[in-house]
Amino acid sequence: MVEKNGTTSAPAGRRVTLRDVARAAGVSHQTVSRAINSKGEIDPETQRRVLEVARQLRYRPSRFGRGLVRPDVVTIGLIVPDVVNPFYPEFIAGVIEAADGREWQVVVASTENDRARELALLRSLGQQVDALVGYVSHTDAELEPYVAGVPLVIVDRGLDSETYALVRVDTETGVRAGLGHLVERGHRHIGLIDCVTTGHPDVRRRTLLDLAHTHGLPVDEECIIVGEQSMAGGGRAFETLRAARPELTAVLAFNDLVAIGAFQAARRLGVAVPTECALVGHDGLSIGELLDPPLTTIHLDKRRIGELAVRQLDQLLVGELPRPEVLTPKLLVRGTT
Amino acid sequence: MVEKNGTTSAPAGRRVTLRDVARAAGVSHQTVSRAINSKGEIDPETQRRVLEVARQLRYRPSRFGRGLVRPDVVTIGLIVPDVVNPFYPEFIAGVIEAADGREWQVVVASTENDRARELALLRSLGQQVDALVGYVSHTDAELEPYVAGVPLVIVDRGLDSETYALVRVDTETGVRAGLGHLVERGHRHIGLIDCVTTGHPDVRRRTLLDLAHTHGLPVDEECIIVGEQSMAGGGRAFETLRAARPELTAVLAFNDLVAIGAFQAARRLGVAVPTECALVGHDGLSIGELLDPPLTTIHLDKRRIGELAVRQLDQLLVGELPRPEVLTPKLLVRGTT
DNA sequence: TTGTAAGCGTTATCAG
DNA sequence: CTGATAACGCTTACAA
Repeated sequence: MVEKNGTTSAPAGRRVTLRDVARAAGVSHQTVSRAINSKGEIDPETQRRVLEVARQLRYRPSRFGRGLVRPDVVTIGLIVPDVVNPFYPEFIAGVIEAADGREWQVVVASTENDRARELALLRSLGQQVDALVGYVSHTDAELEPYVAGVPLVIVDRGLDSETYALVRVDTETGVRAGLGHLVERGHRHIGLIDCVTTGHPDVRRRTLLDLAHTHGLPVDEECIIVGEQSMAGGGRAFETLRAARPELTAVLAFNDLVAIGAFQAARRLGVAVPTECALVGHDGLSIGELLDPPLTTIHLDKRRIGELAVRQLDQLLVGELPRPEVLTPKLLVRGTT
Repeated sequence: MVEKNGTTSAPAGRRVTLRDVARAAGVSHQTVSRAINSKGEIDPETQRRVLEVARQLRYRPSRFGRGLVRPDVVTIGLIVPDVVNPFYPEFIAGVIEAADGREWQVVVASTENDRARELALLRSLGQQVDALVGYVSHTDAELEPYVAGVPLVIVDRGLDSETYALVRVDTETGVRAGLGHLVERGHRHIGLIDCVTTGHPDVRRRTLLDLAHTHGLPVDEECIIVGEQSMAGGGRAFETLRAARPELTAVLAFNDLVAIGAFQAARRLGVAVPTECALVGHDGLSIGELLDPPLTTIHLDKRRIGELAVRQLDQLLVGELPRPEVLTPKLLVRGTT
């Protein structure tokens, strides 16, 4: 009963194919296909036997062979700067959920905040998927040679695009709401911890300066400090800012991570939040609720961004360039103002 | 110069193939292949022309066609219960990083803590990838029909396996360290907020009871409460526990999320942490640092779990069932004890 | 019910 | 440098 070693059972290094199974089972490869896919039209006994042989041979259908014949499974590549930064998991979840509803698959890749890696991923992933979605920092011109013809949805890049689909975030409106709220509460000496970003105009800075101008607030360049985009960076920036401008009664942070760093620095410095200094973050991360008092923040629906990005793909995949989707953050007043 | 519509330029619904480009460019499909892949062996001028035609026709190589001929790109499917739960992003990052080092791709999918979905994903994803890695709650027997022959690494399931590769977590040792620490600090009335888990023995409960027995601590069943595995659940459980057993001076929580909920409940109840009641979490989430005082916890290197899972695949993919990898958590004393 | 033939889109081989 | 021709592993007709 045992075949001569290597003849019909174990093909050398090659993977086991339908034909290998067919040979071993003494049927045509077509019959094996029927058995594997339970296509009816097959004798139950034959099917049982074939399946048994397939199992013994550890046969696994090739996704490539299948995909060639019936290319149904859409796969999208998702590129984020960092999987661990609490901003992105929610976004990723939104994408995965929306994709799942369409029975699409999502390949996730991280640039680790490395712009060169971003381009490399765009190219390599682009070859393996039907479309790309990503937080991308480069300009259209820079992207072109790497993205080539791959459908791409760019998320929250501060620039418009003629070539790629976009999900935009109306940061200015959000920031305006946050600052307006501070002004309403009577704050005049307002500071900003900003961060450098690629492919983004200085929305927070511009909005603050503009608002200061409108309301005649005593805000000058020294009230704005540029720090590293992290909790530690936020802490350092807050200390510096506080030393330079002790009269500030409120600070807007680039995002919640930075704000949390600032919050902790304030505690270290003995600065009471919000009484001595109010604090407003940006992004609406749920971890902001862990502070005491919880962080007031300009909240962005990150999950929805992911959904919208996938929705953009619906059109992109049939060859149409959709109009940008725009999301507007909402002020979420918690306890630090 | 413009071709008759539909003849050589825009093929009906079909995707544009190498041959379409070849026809339009007046060369053989093989020449197009060379042009696309910059294989040398081609006249620069011809290449330029072909590439131009390809661009116009919006030609994109098929990953299936390619994969068939040179099946190099390994793709692994990663199944997690929840992308947003702060435990998993770190694990995912570990997997992605390790995979990236091997130039593998990672398809991420979420069961949303739904056991039926877990099985469905195992089957559907399994058909599209070379191997699976996942937090999986079912037994081997339950998995068998869904996983079939797909190489699978099961992470932190409390059961052994003869069939699948494992990354185990030595929870007992971790819990023992956490409880031992409490005992050392003189705590005798120790409570536990436990949670129900599938495919897992009650490690925390058993370890606490065992330790209580050894040290003669006054710990009985009423000191152990089973709550929902979430911050809210942790909060409710703490309140109930506190009401039932006000004499408890320390509580071990199922994990950090639960611990944080308990921490906040304590604050609401006016119970001082750690002076009136010490608190130990589990998992070592970085958000535990945001509490004031920061959360003492039994820390698990989640990123490393991801790396180890991928390492298991190295052997699994060449047909060998590797020995389980075991990871031991380490006590991380911060401020709540 | 089963087998045969053709084709999916690509790359590799080998002549020209 | 270029072009036939033959795989790759699978499924869908269609014939037996």
